[in-house]
Amino acid sequence: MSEREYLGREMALHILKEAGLRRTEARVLILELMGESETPLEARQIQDLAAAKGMSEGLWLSTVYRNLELFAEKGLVQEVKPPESESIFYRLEVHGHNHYAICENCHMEIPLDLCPFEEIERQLQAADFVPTHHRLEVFGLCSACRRRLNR
Amino acid sequence: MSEREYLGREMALHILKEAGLRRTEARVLILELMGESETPLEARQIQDLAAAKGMSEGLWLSTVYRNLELFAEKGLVQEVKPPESESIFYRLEVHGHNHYAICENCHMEIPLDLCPFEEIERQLQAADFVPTHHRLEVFGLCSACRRRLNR
DNA sequence: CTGAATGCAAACGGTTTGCACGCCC
DNA sequence: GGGCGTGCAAACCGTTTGCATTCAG
Repeated sequence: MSEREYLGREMALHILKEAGLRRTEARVLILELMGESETPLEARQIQDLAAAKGMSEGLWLSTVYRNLELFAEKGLVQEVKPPESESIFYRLEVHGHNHYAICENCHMEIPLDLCPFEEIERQLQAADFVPTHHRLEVFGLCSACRRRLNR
Repeated sequence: MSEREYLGREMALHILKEAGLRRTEARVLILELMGESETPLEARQIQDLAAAKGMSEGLWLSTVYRNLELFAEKGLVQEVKPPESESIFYRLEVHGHNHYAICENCHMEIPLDLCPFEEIERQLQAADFVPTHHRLEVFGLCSACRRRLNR
């Protein structure tokens, strides 16, 4: 169980202000929902959660996608593309930590301490390769899901 | 420039036999084309290459997808999902090396020597997490593309 | 007030699926 | 000969785009 920092409305507003983005209802809500989630979320899940949470009129998928894209550009959010799913999941980028083990069933994440990136950077310098993103992802089953699925 | 082992027709036939798969024209061709490629390929590229190479009637996309999926199941091929592209790329799994820097422009790959996985496995054991896949991918621009694109 | 964000619908594009014919073993 | 693989077309589904309206600053 990792400590998860819930991110309330005022924090969401703050983040948006920091990023120089307009503070609309949709954006605040998306950030709040992501902040409350234990796992990365797909656009569709965000829409469902929004409906459940009381955004009376709901949240349009196109709005969710447009904002996730925007957030990703600003570095507020990261994409995850699990091998077994077509769709793209998004996680809040809270502390610049890109290294996780991700449960294929429930998508829970275990952060990994190790960052081998300095070493790799040295190797790439030799090849004159300029890195923009990197990711280290381990997929598998967490202990709860293994029990649940009997494997 | 890494040594790339071309994989000829007879080798492709051998691989299929090993995997217990029927040796059809389509499968042999797909493996050959992947073996000749410097980069991971999308289904569409495989189709185009097949047409260019003389598969007179061409190769249907559905056939390519069905076989890539099959190859992936058998562990002959791995998926790559680059952050900037919708589509799935596939690389031949030749020597069990999952760690690359991948050029976002030309998709050339630089294999990375470092495999931090033993260390990670230790961390995950403590969390009772059973890994099935892992990947370490660095995206960026190779030196040729940087020159070509003037960046 | 003005441009940016959203609601909504329609398009898009990569991938999947269903079915009949043809080929591998 | 029997069943798996392929050609082909049509569906699928996550995501993107266009446009009119609404809202934040």
